[in-house]
Amino acid sequence: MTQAATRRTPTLEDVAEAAGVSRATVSRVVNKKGTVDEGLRRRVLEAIDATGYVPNAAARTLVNRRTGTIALVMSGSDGSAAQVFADPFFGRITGGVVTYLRERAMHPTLMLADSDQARQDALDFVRRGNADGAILVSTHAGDPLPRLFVDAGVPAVLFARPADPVPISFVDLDHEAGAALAAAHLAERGCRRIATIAGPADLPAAIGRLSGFQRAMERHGVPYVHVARGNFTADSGERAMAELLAMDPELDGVFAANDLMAVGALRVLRDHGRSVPDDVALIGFDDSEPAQLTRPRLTTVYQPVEQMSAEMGAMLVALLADPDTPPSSVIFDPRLIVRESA
Amino acid sequence: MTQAATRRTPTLEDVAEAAGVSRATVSRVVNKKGTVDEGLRRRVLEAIDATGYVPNAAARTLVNRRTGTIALVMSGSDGSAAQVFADPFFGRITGGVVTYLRERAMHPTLMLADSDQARQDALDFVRRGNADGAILVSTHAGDPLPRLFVDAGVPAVLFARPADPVPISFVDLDHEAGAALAAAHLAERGCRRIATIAGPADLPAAIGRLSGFQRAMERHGVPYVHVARGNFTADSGERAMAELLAMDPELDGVFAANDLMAVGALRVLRDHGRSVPDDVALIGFDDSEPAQLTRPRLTTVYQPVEQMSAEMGAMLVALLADPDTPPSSVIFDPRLIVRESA
DNA sequence: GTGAAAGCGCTAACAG
DNA sequence: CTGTTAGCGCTTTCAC
Repeated sequence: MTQAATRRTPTLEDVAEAAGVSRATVSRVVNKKGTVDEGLRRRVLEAIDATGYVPNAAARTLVNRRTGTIALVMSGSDGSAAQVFADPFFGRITGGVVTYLRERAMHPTLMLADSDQARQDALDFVRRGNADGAILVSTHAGDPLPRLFVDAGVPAVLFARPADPVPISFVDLDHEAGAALAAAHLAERGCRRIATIAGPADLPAAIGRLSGFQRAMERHGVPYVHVARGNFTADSGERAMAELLAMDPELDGVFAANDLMAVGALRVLRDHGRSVPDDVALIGFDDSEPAQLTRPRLTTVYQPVEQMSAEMGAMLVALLADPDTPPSSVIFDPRLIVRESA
Repeated sequence: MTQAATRRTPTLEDVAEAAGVSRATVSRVVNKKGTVDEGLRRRVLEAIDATGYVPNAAARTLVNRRTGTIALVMSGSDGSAAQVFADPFFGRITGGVVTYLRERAMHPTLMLADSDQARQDALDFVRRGNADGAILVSTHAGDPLPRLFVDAGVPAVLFARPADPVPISFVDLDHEAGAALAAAHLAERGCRRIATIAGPADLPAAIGRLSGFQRAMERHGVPYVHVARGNFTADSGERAMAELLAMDPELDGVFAANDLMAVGALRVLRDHGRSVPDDVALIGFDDSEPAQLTRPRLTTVYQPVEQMSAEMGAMLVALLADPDTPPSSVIFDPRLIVRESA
């Protein structure tokens, strides 16, 4: 407990001296490696306590080639920092990643890749050994990020299947299945005049949700559904819903490709005097925070983001342990959360 | 461009050899420090390119005592990881911090301090030199985190004034002023039967908003306002609003201490047949995402979280540059965002 | 079981 | 302007 002179932060050397042993021995007890006589061990522990010793991470990393840090790279379309972090998705992924990593004494460093420069910075960050590997969250199409990391031979895993094929491990949701869940629920309610608010046409997730919905509706005897596009924001959901209402004022069922757009749709539905779910049944996707904030609460397709994030962590850890691990993918099953809107 | 043998990642030494100069010279051109003959500089640059050299962060840190990383510690009440990250606040702070740091080639490592163990881990992370300092986001009362860091002599700054006095720099909002803005707006609209949904009684921010609101209403000739407590969640806002309505069914103005509670209040107001803002005017606090998702959109008190985060970054950078910088605080001014709910 | 010694890759005086 | 020389603090064979 006695503090050593406050001069300089104590090193292994100091502890060794205080305990009357060699640096190697101190290292062994600190890292619980090898075998050390119990008596000595005790003496060393006391010396550590007395000196207030704390291992130096940089020195350790220099020899171990491990930092215990991984880069969590959020890939935003060029420019928008605020946008990325405002997305409720971001929080869920982050939470999942942190929760998984912390149990392994690892930590994520947050990086935003929203420009060529930023992408390069993120890559260099890992290459310089600031992090052992990277978790890439790429939600927009044609993102050069995955390719960049793979080509550089940097250990990385991905959230969401890449738009262009890249040999990298990733997790994703079975978007078709999720959309099919929504379709089945709508059909079951007896909805026959169906519309959907789709996401960006170049985003694999949006594509899957749209095609999955159309196909499933077909199976349920509804060969045609009205389609309007949004960009996953509430405002775009409003616009799309207005379009849809114009196309067919008698609509009785709507599937939005994410919750935020569903929230927007809900607003214009109400403004147009439609009661939800009585006149029009509405289903969202994601089960994000906003879904529970609306009135009626949103029936929506749950995406196990936290689990998916943990799986990414596991994939990366495996890749770090054996760099030759071949790429793999894990596709998660969605679940329909029935609340009030459908 | 030619890749060196893929054996081992190239070091300064390799570059020096390839360029026919000493390590020191290479170091100088890499770090743009000192002066190097233009001819040599060019040769070195070519060698770097040829070898594919990337500086090793650990080695650098070992001598520089700087990592370029700061710990962004989110302090949650014990247990709830998901909760913390789901809060829209988290995203805004993170965005602000990332934006500020990245321009200085710095990066935040995310840590969750929701238990004694986790707090200790966060502290050790910085003490081991994994990070140069810490930004502490402490939103709950009696949080031991600030004290812990200060006592350990670790450079740290804080979001929100600590409940118990601790010598540490922090940013905060002028909560009283924000509440006064809301009060003035309500008074101006002619509201006379006023209520407020307050936050946790032990949280400085909540205390300030409540007392500020009460005092301001008094000045506007309304000596008494009904008070119900929530815990900053939408559900608690619902409960509180129900209580308030029971206390005084003729209410015509409500101030909620945050947007989430306002969202909850909005729901029960609607359920009880009150039209907002015509029957009851409602004002929230924070101007978070949900405020814009409701219908009517929430009139709310804007908190410049991104700026506040940047200021924390600046405070920490200053502290890192000169550890003797005395603690300081910067209190930001709120702004009333008038939308539709009041 | 324990110590001595050789680095890990880089920076920073200090000479030249 | 450039090279030489010490380390930064730790881990890890390899002897003893």
